[in-house]
Amino acid sequence: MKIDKSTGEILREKREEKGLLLRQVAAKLDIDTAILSKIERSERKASKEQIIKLAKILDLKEENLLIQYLSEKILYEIKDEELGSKALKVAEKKMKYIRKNKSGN
Amino acid sequence: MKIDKSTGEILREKREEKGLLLRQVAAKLDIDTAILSKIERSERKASKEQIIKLAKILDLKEENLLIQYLSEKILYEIKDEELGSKALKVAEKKMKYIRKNKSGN
DNA sequence: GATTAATTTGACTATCATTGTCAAATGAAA
DNA sequence: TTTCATTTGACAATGATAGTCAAATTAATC
Repeated sequence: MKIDKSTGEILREKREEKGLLLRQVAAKLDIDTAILSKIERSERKASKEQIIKLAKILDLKEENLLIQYLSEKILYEIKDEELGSKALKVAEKKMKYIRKNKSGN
Repeated sequence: MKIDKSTGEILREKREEKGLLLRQVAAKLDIDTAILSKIERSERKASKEQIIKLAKILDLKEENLLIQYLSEKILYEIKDEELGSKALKVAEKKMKYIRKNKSGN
């Protein structure tokens, strides 16, 4: 898992590697070119559905791309927060706790 | 840090401990009683500003309450996600990576 | 157990963020 | 210099969030 690249960078690299135009990929996603351009430059976030479609279109491993995407969403929540990394650690503990007593509450 | 309690539970416990009514605390927060009730039962999320005010009103350590609150926000993002805990781990790595090369990009 | 006070619920509204379109501007390639 | 691809920014549509209010429910008190 590349942790030094943004989702957008991954998408752009792979698209160019395959010689596809924004226009072509955007058409498959059924959105305007402008949005895909923004997604690739991290100016907008993709939706989960778009990520899944993009994995297919660009031959990227869906699971990896989703993890990448989710981790970015998480970081977005705490990006301006002093206490961000402490919160992350607590979130992990809570996660484990919830898993252990998996009753959904 | 209590990882087994929701923010709402913490708030309710402390409020009752102090013998305060929803009405009284809500007034200080300048919101309707109904919302505070919902916050305490985790039916709505508080805002960061409300959390800070609540820490003051209820004599809770602001930092702890904020960490608690942020971690809940993080978990909310991935609550229905299969890949949630993997995403969390990647988020932590990214976080460290960003910190190491702190240039803000 | 009737009355009163506190909390909860749900319908509704206002506000704000997100997701998109479109057209014009910019950049790159031919 | 013309053409095609990408970027930018203004705008509109949509959806999520945060709130009010009044009625319903629950808890406490007389």
